[in-house]
Amino acid sequence: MADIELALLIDRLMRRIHFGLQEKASRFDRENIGPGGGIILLNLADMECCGIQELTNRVARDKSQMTRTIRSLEAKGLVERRLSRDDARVSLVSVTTKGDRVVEELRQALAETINDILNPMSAQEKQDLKNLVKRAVD
Amino acid sequence: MADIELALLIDRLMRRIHFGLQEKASRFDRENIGPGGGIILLNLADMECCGIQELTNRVARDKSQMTRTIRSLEAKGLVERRLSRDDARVSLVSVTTKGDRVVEELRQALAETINDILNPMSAQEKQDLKNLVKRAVD
DNA sequence: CTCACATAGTTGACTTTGTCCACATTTTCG
DNA sequence: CGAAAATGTGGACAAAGTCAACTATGTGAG
Repeated sequence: MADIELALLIDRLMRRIHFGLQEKASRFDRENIGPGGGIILLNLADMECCGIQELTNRVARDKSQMTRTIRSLEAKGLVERRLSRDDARVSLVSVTTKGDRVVEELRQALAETINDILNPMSAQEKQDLKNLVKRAVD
Repeated sequence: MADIELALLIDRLMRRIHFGLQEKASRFDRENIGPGGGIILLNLADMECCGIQELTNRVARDKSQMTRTIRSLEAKGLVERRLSRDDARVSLVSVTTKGDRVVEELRQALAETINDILNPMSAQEKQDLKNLVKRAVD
């Protein structure tokens, strides 16, 4: 029987990151994309360009949610979509240059937040943590 | 500048746990407390008995949210509250015996979920991960 | 003691997310 | 070809988060 505690800890850590970002939101979220839009945009920036389904799997959210979030980001000019040639069902989404600027600000704010929270940890510990979490979601 | 990636990974991991639990929900959530009630109940079980504020800090949620969640759990007979003697402002919340049974089922379901997700990791890695996350939220 | 101030908890109104289900449109593959 | 599966959209509703006001109680300086 495995470890319940880890789940509770992860939840707490996630919420703490969330709160940390909220406090900084007024400083960086000028496009008003909110936490929901932010996480999508950051993931999208990492993936360069991908279909909505692929993105949905990655961030583990509902696909109808994703449709709406993407549309909202598109309306703000932060992402753009074009139809795939290989498969007429998928629309490929990518971050625009305007979106890139927002991504940079998001990264900045998130980095500060993470830094604050992980402050007491050594660089090695942070690295280990990241590697283990990465392995957990591989 | 610290590591953005960790935040995205944690988010993914959290969501994956969430989805894993959702799938099992019909099997264990007979009281219909949902994920929100579940996380509170589990944390409360760990803390034995505590004021709402203390619980709120621990799970890093809004206190108004907490009021409502506690009330809903109380209505289902899973938790009970009594006024503190030391401080007439705080109401101490604790899990009832009926609540304990639900906690056990929750633990079971969560354990399975975590197990599934962390399946490819060794026992040592799991332990390390837990310790590091614990240290991050300490 | 008392008066300003902080803390615990509650409530209301509102926004954002999540969930579920049905649907149109491709694609895949036997 | 035709059944089944996959991509994305839309609607309706439920759950969760946010924010500000408010009551009641504790605290501490003067």
